[in-house]
Amino acid sequence: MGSARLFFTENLLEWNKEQNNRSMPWKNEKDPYKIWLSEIILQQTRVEQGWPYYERFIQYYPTVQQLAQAPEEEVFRLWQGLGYYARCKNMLAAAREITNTYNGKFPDQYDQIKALKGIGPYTAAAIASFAFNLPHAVLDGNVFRVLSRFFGIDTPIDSTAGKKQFSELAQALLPADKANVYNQSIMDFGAVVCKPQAPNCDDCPLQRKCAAFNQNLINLLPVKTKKIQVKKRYFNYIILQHKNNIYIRKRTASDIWQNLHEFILMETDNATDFTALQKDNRFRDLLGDLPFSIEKISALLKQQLTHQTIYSQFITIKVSTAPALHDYIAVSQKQLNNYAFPKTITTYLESNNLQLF
DNA sequence: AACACGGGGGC
DNA sequence: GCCCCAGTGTT
Repeated sequence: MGSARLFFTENLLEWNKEQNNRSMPWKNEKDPYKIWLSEIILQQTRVEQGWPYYERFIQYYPTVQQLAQAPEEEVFRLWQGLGYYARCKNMLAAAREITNTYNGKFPDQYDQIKALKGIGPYTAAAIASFAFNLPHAVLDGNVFRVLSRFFGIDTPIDSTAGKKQFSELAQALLPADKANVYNQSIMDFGAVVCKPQAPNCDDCPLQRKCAAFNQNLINLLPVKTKKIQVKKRYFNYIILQHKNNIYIRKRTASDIWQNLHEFILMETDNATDFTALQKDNRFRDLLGDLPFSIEKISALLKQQLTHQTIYSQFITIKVSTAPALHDYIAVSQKQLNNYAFPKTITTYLESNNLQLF
């Protein structure tokens, strides 16, 4: 076992030195703020998807103080479309914590870093090692996969036992004085060579001692047990217009798209049409006896997410008398650009920009 | 321990 | 369709 471990780390570092051509804006970055920003953006997010967001954030907020001073809605606008919006909320809270508690100087101890909002064990280890070369091994999807395959470990990576086992192994393998380059190496290796599907085993420098390769288990490792349930939801959006204004509100429930904005929502258990919707109490409560005109009814649009399939329909309605809506605010079309919306809504807005009014 | 949280790309 | 992505917070 000891020799396998030595073989693993030595050949991994050798691969990094000789064959790793992966280039990214935050690689070899030493500013903990920029490293942190990249790590938050990249949580459960592909590098290509997060890349332009990283560039934009750095451009808008070159320092943590500047991010901390930014208005929340502006930060959400920059995050719009990236998903997992709690990351954005937590990021801003952490920036303000760093500015207030640490005087704007990013903390340089693992425990302090991990205590910040939105920073868990992975991100804390990444920042600690990349910025400060502290000996904390990263454990992300790449590391789970590489270790599981090379060492032939079939403990489910989404179990408590698996997390503990892989975490201890990752830490034991880490060359304490090379945490920075080693952590970078193992993640790049997982992304470039030991990929989830169709890994490049032919060109793999670890192949000779790889348990999964030698036992033909490449496609069976790592093991995951949990399967996700995808539920269907039906969002009927009323785009209510009065003069030059549209009514929107911020989503506050602990549900998808928390802190993003939306039009007047009437969610139903099944697909419905406007005739049926008009009989809904929520619609009656909305306008009372006010006269209205139907301007446009969209097709049923589908958005596939990890945990749910969302079917949405947009119904544009005009009224000449302002309705009294407590939860919603009236904004002009121009002002819509000041608010962050989920992808379903921005896609609809972009494709109907000229027809909205 | 289980679940929720977005959006997109590869196959 | 299903899996995965530089995971974390809540229940």
